[in-house]
Amino acid sequence: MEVNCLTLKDLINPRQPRLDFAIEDGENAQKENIFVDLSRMAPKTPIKNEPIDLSKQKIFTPERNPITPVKLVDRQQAEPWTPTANLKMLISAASPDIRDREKKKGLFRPIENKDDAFTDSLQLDVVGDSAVDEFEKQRPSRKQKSLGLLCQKFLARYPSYPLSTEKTTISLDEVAVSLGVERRRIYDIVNVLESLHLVSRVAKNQYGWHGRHSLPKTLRSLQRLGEEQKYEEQMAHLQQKELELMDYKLGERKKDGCPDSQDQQLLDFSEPDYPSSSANSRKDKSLRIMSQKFVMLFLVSKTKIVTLDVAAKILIEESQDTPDHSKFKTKVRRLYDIANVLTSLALIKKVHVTEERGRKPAFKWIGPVDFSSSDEELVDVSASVLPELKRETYGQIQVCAKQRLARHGSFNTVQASERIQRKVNSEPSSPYREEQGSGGYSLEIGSLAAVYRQKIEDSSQGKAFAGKRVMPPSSSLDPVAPSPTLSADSEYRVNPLAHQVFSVTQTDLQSFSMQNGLNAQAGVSPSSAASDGETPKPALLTGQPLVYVPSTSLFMLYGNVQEGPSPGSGSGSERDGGSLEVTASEQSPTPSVQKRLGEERKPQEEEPATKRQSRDYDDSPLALVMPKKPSDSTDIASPNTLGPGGSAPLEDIHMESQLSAAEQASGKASANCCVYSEWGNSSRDAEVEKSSKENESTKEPSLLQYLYVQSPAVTGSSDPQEHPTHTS
DNA sequence: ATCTCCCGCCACTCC
DNA sequence: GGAGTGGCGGGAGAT
Repeated sequence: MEVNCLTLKDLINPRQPRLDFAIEDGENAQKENIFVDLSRMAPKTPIKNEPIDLSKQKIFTPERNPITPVKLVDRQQAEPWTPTANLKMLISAASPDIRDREKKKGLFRPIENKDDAFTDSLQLDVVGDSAVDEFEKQRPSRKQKSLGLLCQKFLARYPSYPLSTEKTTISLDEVAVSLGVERRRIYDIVNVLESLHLVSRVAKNQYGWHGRHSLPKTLRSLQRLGEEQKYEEQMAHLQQKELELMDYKLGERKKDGCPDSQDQQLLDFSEPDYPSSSANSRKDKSLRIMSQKFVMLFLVSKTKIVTLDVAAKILIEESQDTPDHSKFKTKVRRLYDIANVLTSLALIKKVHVTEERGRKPAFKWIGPVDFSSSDEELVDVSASVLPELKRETYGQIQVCAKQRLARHGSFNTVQASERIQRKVNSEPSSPYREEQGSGGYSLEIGSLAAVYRQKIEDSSQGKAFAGKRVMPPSSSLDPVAPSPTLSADSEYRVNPLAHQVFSVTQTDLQSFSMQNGLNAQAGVSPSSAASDGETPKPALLTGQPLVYVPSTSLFMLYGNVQEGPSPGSGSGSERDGGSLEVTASEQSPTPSVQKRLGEERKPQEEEPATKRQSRDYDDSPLALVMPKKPSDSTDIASPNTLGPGGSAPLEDIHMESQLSAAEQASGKASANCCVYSEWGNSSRDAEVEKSSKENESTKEPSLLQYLYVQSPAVTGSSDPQEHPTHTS
């Protein structure tokens, strides 16, 4: 809701409180979480200790614009007084257990809200129904309590790019109090942040805040590690399996149970290898490691889209865990936790991949891709960052992966490596499109026939992403671009077969970019490249969810997934990856996105309704994905390729270049938007901007790949503005 | 019904 | 033995 408004506003006003927007959008789109405005909190430098203040802030302060009211209420509500609460109480009367629970809750709340909450709540009761309603409204929904929001709040407290001189220490207790949550939750956040080196543990209850300065390095390191581990291959493998299964099913044989076999294979692979060095201490399972691995999957993925199930399977394998279903579930839960934090960091966004079977939750990397540029310390970072991973993963995992791959005819590690190299060499610019896609992926996928379609539905956000990606500059426009980051939901529909292809292709693409950059810098692991190998080009097409439209406007494609292949879309791509459909429904909050999406996006993420709409669009008519044009590809490629060269500067440059390129390519119409936001912090615009830029830069490439064009016919929902906006 | 994921128990570590 | 950490999964809100 607000988002929409915001978006528009944003377009108009570059910076508004993107905080709110961003967050909300994101949340809305993606999850429930609402996000908090970083901005308000952001300013806070180090930490604050005032629990009280915090509580107040939450409630009263401007911190959370959107939330504010709600939160206040929530806490206040403290359930007890709301109708619901009453029911609970009644129930609890009957059940001691429940009663206890309630008590506990009450205790907690106070912490958050403090006593005030109670009093308030009481007052509210007195007030009457209206009060109740308010409470209910405000009642802190789960979203409000979400880890993502919490993380945003957390991040808002610290500068994204703190001065080297200033060192901020974080007191877990203080933070927990100030944010009104249990310390346990803070650990969840800190562990993920630590995995990216945004923070480091200094002492008990003490963490040091580093900010995003080293993020590029860390990502680079992770990328390399991921390549070494051949996560691409693993993902492709899993996808193939899935596809195969699907095929069977389609064919008629359904194997629901089948999965096991597949899974087992994976597991098997992993297990043997993993004697694991390090013990299996808790650390091995740590959220920290999972987080890094999860990030690696994105960095290695061509499409940059990772489904939770695939990620969970890979992680399980590595951990040697047995294929247990329960473990899978647990892993997925953890991944959600990690994803929430990463989302608040604006590194990923939630999307959905729709396979023939159904939709699968997935996340798309929207963070920097070219960080490769900053070569410098790749090694260092990795070392520092992932010592554990390195040890474990490297050795073990790699081995496993290789073995696994080896087992599967489809994967040839060697080839992969070669491929990769090739890609690197050749790919830089045009590659993607080359049809190879079909051929290339065929390698692995080959068998699969398929066509995968991905549909991207971004609810609003998804769109935003696309937009963002596509349109680089615009994003910048949006100051906050907040929403985009968080919000987007998109769906990618993929055919199983396509999937495989995808994986390959996507990876290729990414690998490309990455490799290019990376390779230049550091040796890229062949493995990653390997997967890509030839495919890359096609991959791009296929992989990309969105189609890029040459210049001019975007086309809306209707038709669904199947259509994907539709002629219109890029020829080659279709095959490969099958066409992807992107629904453009992006929830994206960002204006730019909207622009692009224009019609599609109309709905704004904010409201479910809008989302729904978007989805609908997606579902039904979606924009088809068009194969990228060479030009675009080049654009895209360029960024990636460019990567190597400049690191930081690159970003800016990229952005611009991309923008220009994008504009050229897309014409403006499609423009994506861009920018987005930063991660979450609202407070420092500058920082945010930077981050956004980074993101954009990274994103851009990808974006470029996908362009959505909306047909004029489409709605024109609010878009009009959009077009002009960024593109111009 | 499924997807998300909050919540907090409780095991493990460390001091 | 207590405090700090954080794995884990039940179960409930959101879709």
